[in-house]
Amino acid sequence: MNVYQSPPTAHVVAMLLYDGVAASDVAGPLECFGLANYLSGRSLYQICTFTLDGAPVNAGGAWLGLAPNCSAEGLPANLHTLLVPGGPAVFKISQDPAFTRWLAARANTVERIGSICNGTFLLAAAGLTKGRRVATHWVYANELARQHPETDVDADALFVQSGPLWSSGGMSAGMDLALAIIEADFGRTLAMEVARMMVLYMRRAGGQNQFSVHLQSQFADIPMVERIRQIIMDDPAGDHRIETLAKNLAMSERTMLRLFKESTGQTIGEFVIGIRLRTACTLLETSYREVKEIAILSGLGTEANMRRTFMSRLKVSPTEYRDRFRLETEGAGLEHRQKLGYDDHWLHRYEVMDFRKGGKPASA
DNA sequence: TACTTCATCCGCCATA
DNA sequence: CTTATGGCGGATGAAG
Repeated sequence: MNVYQSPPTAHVVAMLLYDGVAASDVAGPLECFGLANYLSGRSLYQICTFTLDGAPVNAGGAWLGLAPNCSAEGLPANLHTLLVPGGPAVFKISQDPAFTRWLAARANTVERIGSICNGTFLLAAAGLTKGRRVATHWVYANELARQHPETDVDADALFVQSGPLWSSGGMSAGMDLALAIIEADFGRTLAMEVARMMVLYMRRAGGQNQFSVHLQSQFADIPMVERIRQIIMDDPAGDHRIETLAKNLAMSERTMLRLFKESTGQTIGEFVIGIRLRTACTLLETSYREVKEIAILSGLGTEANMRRTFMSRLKVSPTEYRDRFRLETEGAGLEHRQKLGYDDHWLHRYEVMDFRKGGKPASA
């Protein structure tokens, strides 16, 4: 099969697939490269996916099959960038000597190697991260540092470049990594165009609204509406009354309101509450802080107000929300998961997503 | 729960 | 004349 029909100037980018890979780690970054081609109208990147033996695999919990373009032997000699995604199966695969040996050898023959999320564990297992600074999903940062003391783990970074080695944080940070690579290869303008397309897409999907610092700075000088969004997302608990917002942006309230509504279909007030609500949800899920404290931190102000907002928007009280989350993640399913050999954190993540999507409606 | 107070936001219209 | 701006006032609904 001939996957590589672009001009010889194009960078060949290959994404490794394996059974139990995280689908978004694979698709997100590749979409970025694909958009770079599309938006530039040129074949800047030749994109391909491969498995070691060329056979199809299942992603994540086996609800999505992935068919690679080729096997490891089928990869072109001029492979430029090798990408290694994460997934629930990472910890199993990193024990496989055949795999790590292959990875260590192949890494020597490429210009650039990148990892997404806990895919960094695979690079580490192949001995590629020794003496280098790397990023990984924040959940795994400590574990990575423990297993590989000679690797410098940055728990906060969205992505880190250390020579030819690029690594990125959790899932969506893989797209930030791809954007950074595009920027390094073909300039900031193109990377920004790709980012804008991706942002639109992510917003529509209603996914998490966490934008990287990287992106924020790039958008800062584009449209007024983006700036308003970022001011609010930077500090959900800040003073974002119309009056102060308008004053800070040096424009009239009326125009600011109208502009925002016209281009987003949402009023500024709605947007502020939406961000605060999401902030509160995240804090409930990821911390043991008291509801009262979370109310303050999220910008919802008081416990009563937070409760009111939760009831009207989510049909669940803050404590109920937290209880359900804990139940789903610490409940009886644990033994079952361990039997399957999956890492807890991964199922934890999947269940968070299931919960948000499915969320049985509350009874009053 | 009922009540007061206040921010939001949109239609309307004058203005640039 | 068209278009974008922005001030005003009141309906609405949220906060306390």
